[in-house]
Amino acid sequence: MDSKVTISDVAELAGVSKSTVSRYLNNGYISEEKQERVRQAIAATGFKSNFFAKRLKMKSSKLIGIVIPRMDSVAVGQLLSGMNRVFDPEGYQGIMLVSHLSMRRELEDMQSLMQQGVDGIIVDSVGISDRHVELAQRSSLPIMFTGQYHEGVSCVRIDDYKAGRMMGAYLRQMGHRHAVFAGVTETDKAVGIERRQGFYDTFLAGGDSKVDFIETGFDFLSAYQKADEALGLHPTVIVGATDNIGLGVLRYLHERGIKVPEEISVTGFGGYDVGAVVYPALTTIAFDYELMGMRAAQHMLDVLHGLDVEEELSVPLHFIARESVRDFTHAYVQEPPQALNL
Amino acid sequence: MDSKVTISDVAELAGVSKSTVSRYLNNGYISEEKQERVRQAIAATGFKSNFFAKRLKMKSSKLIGIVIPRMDSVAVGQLLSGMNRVFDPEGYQGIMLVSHLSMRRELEDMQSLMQQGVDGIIVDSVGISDRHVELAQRSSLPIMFTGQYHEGVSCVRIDDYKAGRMMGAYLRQMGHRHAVFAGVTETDKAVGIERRQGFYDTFLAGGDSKVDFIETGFDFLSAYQKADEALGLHPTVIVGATDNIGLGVLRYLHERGIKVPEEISVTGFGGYDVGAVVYPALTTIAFDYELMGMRAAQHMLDVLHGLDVEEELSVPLHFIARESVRDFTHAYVQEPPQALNL
DNA sequence: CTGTTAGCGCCTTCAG
DNA sequence: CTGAAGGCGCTAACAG
Repeated sequence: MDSKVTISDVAELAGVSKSTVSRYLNNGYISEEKQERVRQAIAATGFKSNFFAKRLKMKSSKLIGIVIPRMDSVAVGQLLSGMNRVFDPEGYQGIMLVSHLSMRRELEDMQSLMQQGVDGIIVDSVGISDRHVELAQRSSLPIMFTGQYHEGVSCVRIDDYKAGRMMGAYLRQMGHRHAVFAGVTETDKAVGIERRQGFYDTFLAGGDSKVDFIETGFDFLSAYQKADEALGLHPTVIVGATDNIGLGVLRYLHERGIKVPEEISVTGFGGYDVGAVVYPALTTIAFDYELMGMRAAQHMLDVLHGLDVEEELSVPLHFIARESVRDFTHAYVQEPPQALNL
Repeated sequence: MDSKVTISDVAELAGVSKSTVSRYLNNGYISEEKQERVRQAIAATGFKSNFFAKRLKMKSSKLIGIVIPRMDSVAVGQLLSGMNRVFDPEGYQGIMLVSHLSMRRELEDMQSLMQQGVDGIIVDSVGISDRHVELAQRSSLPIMFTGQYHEGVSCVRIDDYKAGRMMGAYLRQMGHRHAVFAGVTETDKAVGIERRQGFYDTFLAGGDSKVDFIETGFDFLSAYQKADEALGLHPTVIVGATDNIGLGVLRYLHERGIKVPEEISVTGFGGYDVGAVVYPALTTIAFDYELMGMRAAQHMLDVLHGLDVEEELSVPLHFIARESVRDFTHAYVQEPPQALNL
């Protein structure tokens, strides 16, 4: 089963011309009879059409370049899963490059993909810079971004600012007035800036409250290590910028024997399933990354098919109130653990 | 910056022949002077060599096909991350297809990849069937498998049987004599059969112990739902076939107010980080999926470079004793929670 | 409906 | 060291 069988071999064996075989492979327009002869010849030779030769002629490669910041993230996994869900039935395939959270690599990856003859590129960006915009606008092929937002380019966004606002409003409403926001650096615009700003804007709105900030990484180990520092500020609630951060904090509090939410409350962002299995289950705002992936992919397909589409899409947010936040507006009663709430 | 600039445009602008430009792009053999002219022409035109045209001529595509069972799994993420870590610096790229845990799709994906002109294929298989072996052996390009093991094909395996044995031995040694093994169906040979068999073989070795089996899915929701049934069997320990299963059980026990490990013990397999942040932290056996990915990728590269390599590789197991198992061999003392143990 | 004729963009002998 | 010529495998007009 060498891959040396070409369309000519098949043609010869079937006693027809190359074009006829080609027609058989693509559109119809062949007599039943020859169709059968070609079918047999193909079966006999084990012919496989050469992908590269085909793509050289045709405009479309059915390949979508995807650049992601890292591989080992639940969010990225879900995102890719969503994309795959819509690309796959349409016969499109993703070819992916990892930027390792580096903006420079991200740009390089985009360029590399452009040379690679993909039909379009989706970038799950860590931050859309002017270079990104320039590249996207100058490029002849469709490029879109997920996760982050920037004027002038197509993106499917999560409204991180709004998510921050939701959490701020909820916590205020529960009677909290002093929070520690445990977040990541500002290089991640969506998480580091918008999510945080949204939180500040509503939580601080009354003029009677206060937020302290502590910087951590994205993993829960680093959050775990910073938890003590956060605790030293004596807030009523520690707001993790991601679920992992909330989880790391929760673990630390457990080790210190500090009861959540009785003594202190904790929240996260993301809606990871694991937030539901820890105790207390983590109150969070869920992002539907899978849906985001589907939207991005569908949008890409629409553009490729020449449909008119809007530039900016956004996916809904789901607030998930679980057990990790204390309600100060009522006398506190120890509630029994609720059932699993994914 | 249209992608219409070809090698001829560059040649014309530089006042040389196409071949000279081609030489510039590949091996050397050009005078300093022309080299410079070509360089400038390329910069001026923004020329990008056409991937498909190039691959049509050359034998290697620098593309490795990767088929995975699903996208949204931590293990798969780590595996891919490991592969990427070795492929990337060598200029290789992965193009991946998802089988959605279906063996039929897995086979289809492999064939599809073969037509696609990839240099090699790595399959993170759900189970290596005779069809797999046949395909692999008949194929002209290197194919290797991860996660599962089968004679006659290259694989990087995790010794699931041994992992099962380790857990069985540990639990026996801790004085447990009645376990419930909460596992998945036998369609996943590694997890569903080998891991379980290994456990049975050592745990049951003394003739004085007993194991009951309960079937669950891979997600912790389904484990959570089956936990009650497991509990009804009154074991001293529930052994989850994966960490997710252990986690789901842990959550259920928490809701019922049943203390772990005081009243019952729980374990998992996999070594997911989240197992360390729940309380009690989950005792487990860690598989280094990232290393497995690296090994597989390196092996693939070696084969591609014509090096002699062994057919079968395996990655080490790490036993992680944490807090979720009770030691019956000593009088039980409530231990304070330990520090985070990843 | 089908064979013939041209390339797609690049690499690679082969003479110079 | 360099240009000309041929072809990788396939598709797409073009005449029949």
